[in-house]
Amino acid sequence: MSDLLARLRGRGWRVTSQRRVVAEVLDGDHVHLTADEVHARAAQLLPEISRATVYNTLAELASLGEVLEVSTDGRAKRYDPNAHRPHQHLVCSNCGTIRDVHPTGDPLADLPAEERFGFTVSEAQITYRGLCPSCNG
Amino acid sequence: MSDLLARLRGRGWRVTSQRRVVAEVLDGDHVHLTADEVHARAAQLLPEISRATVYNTLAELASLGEVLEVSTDGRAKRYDPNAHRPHQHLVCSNCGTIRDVHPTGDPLADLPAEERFGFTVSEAQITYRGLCPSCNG
DNA sequence: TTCTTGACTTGAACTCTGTCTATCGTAGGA
DNA sequence: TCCTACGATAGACAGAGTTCAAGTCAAGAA
Repeated sequence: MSDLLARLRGRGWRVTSQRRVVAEVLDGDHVHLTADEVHARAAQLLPEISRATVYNTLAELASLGEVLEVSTDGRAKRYDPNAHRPHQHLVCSNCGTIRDVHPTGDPLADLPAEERFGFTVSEAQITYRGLCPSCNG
Repeated sequence: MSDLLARLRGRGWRVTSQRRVVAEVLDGDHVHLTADEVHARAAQLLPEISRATVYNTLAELASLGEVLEVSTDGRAKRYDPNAHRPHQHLVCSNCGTIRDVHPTGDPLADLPAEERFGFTVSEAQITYRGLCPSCNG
């Protein structure tokens, strides 16, 4: 995410300390934080940052395609900074741990025309579920 | 769902008018109602039915495998009565319409061992996204 | 450098979705 | 018909997210 702020500035974004901190918190592989977790970590760097700003910033980053919104359970959305390399998710049914995975093949090709109901299909999200090594003991 | 109540009675369920109404509302193909929508429709048939009862009944039906919980967006869960035939979902990115679809191939086979991180993977859920005919105009 | 302005942030109230609990009602067996 | 344990109810509560009015400040202009 290091050049993220430069990209955002290029898109006309005003670069504020709040946005810098949110971008900083969302960095790394296999990072899938909820908005509240992002807020908690951001508040360690910038104590007065508000929840509304975190929500706004995350929604803006998502609509710009800089982070992915992932909702693997019915609970809080999670935010995935690994948006520039296509991937799917593997979730532990017990503890909720999430890993980024890269299946082979093209899932879009597996949906025959007669199963498309006239839709223009552009994307396929796959969630694999199972037990992680710790929960499988 | 016509024989659903018979199956539930066989499992020791007490058959009440509330449960009958919830089962009646959840009938048909491509039905994906939220709990509140189920409650609204049930209340037309049985005005005094409470929200808690609808939530309880839906959760019980889901844990018995009689309906599927589907969460395609971060919003309310939807309940899919088509639980006895494996299928995936196709969602309109604009209006949220959901269709049941049946892709070819086996997505589980597309996840190589080195991408499984030691998980015991048991299931793959696919959400196809695109624009439905009405929204594609 | 200082000014200006509209984009950004804040915090509190609010909505939406779902859960819990104490109390009341009733399906179905004796 | 009567009993009673299971189910239904209303309303309070909780978690996640949104809205809004008012205040603040990044960055271009002078």
